[in-house]
Amino acid sequence: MTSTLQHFATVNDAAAATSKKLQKQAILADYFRGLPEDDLRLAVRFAAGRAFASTDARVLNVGWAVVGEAILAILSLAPAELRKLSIAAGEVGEAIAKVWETSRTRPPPGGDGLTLRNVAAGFDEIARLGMRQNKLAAVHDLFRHAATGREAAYLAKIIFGDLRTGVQEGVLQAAVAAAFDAPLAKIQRVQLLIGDLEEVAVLARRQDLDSATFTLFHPIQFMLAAPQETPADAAATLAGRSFVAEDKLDGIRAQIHKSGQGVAAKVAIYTRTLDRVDESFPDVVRQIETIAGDFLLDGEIVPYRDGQVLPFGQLQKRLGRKSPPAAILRQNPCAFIAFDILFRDGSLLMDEPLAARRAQLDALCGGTAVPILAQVPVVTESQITTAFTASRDRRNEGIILKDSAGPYAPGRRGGLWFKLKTHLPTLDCVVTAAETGHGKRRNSLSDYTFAVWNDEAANTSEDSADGPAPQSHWPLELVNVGKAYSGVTDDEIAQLTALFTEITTSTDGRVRQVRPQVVLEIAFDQIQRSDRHASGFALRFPRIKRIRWDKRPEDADRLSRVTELYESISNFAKPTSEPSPTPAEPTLFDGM
DNA sequence: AACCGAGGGTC
DNA sequence: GTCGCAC
DNA sequence: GTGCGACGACCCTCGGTT
Repeated sequence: MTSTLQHFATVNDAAAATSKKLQKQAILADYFRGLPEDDLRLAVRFAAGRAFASTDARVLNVGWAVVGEAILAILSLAPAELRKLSIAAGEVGEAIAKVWETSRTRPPPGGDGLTLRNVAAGFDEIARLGMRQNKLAAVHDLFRHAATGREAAYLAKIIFGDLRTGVQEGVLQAAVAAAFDAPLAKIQRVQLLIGDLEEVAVLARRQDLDSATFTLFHPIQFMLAAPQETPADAAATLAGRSFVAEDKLDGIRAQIHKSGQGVAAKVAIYTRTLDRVDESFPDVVRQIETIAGDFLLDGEIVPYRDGQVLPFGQLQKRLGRKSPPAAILRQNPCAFIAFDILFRDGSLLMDEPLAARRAQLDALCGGTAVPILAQVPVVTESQITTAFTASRDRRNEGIILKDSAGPYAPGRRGGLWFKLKTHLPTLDCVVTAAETGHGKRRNSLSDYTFAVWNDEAANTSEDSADGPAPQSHWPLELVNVGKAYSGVTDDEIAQLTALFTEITTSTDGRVRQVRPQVVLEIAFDQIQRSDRHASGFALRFPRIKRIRWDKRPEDADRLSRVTELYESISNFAKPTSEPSPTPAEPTLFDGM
């Protein structure tokens, strides 16, 4: 008996219906337990919202345009109608589910709906075909076989990679463990070794989890750091235990696997989402190939020239490039800075304490083309503060604190590693526009565009002297500097939604212009020059610190203050003005 | 040939 | 990356 | 502590339009 998409949909609907994780797990576990191997693979894969296994590099490469067209060819529905339904439902899948059986122009061929295998075969086809028309035909073919609204909904959800069932990796692992009576820790361990949860599920079903062994070129989840607000908080968290501090580099986290020598050398670079990016970084591949042996390193790829780490912006031109032209490679050189080693010449080192891994790293990379990030021991608040300010003075993002006795805990955030970032002062901004959200925010105005007063245009236009800026006078113009949603509670969103609805001056699609009235205190990490907003600046990681009900719009900040913050020492996003006069920082790297 | 928007990845 | 919410 | 969902700016690629 093969498993149907309808059954899959029913189970996932049940999981979505409860907010309790244990219940979600139990529902999925029951389902998984009843499936044969092939369907089990697909069920785990689709429940994770993936069309393909995580170690499968293929992608569907279809989006709203193609899926929408395919759906409109099946339903007697106007495009505008579909759009409206999607906004109301927060998602295409749920939008079409409601009208699927009543609006379709002809019944599904065969009438029995789809099996999981049909779906997988359809995805193979979509990925294989080039050209929009061909992909459209394959998508259409899949949807027209969907007999029920729930089937169609889940097809769309999987294609868009988002089931919205509140089930992600964590819940799935627990469900697999429960389904086949395996300890959760064992499931997690095996997934770490072999990569794909669907294969782990198959091994668990065969009661054969012990057969899994680590092999290179299967990326491992990254160990993450939990945020700390201040050195004092961090010191309290460490509670006298002995940690080491490293500079937090502003690049991209990278895991590098390497085997073989010379022409047989093989290098793979994985990012935090476990995607391969070797093609974008040929210079890093060459750098790694100079090191002998088989190994797995963890570290950061940074823009790098003459021993100096450059601002993150330099790196962005490299990201996503399939084959960077020579000019880009020359203008934006990159390098890998190592800070951990997880595997070396047949030995898995993840369970060794950091200090031992560090010794292995020194032995492998010391004195080579791969720099090793320096560590300093820290216990007290003042030691942490010293490390932090030293990092900031080197124009780095802050520090990472690591338990030197701790193992490498893949995917974990708490307990062993902490991060402390530099931050700039906050800005008080005036909201100029509000936007409706998506998904669970579909009924709120949850996204706010905000501005500061432009006191600079006034000055330059009517003042020729370059002495201190004269007192600016009203009316000043508001210029947008950014957008933010995060930082406000559900209650505050409800309150703001009501208010912005009242003071809307015009509406364009999901965006409403609003009368300048509400002042938000905005926190952020960095300021960049940008032409996205009228101010000429954009904020990195903007978040709403609080709503300043006590402030009037006139009390908000001026553009000149934004410019000042942009120029300030903590704003390391600013391009380096000079080809730095100081040579390589002596304390940033070890072993060179 | 130049431009634009969607999609997908980095932080 | 950020944050709030639910567990 | 942990997992999840809803969001920011930036930059790339790709396909369709002008």
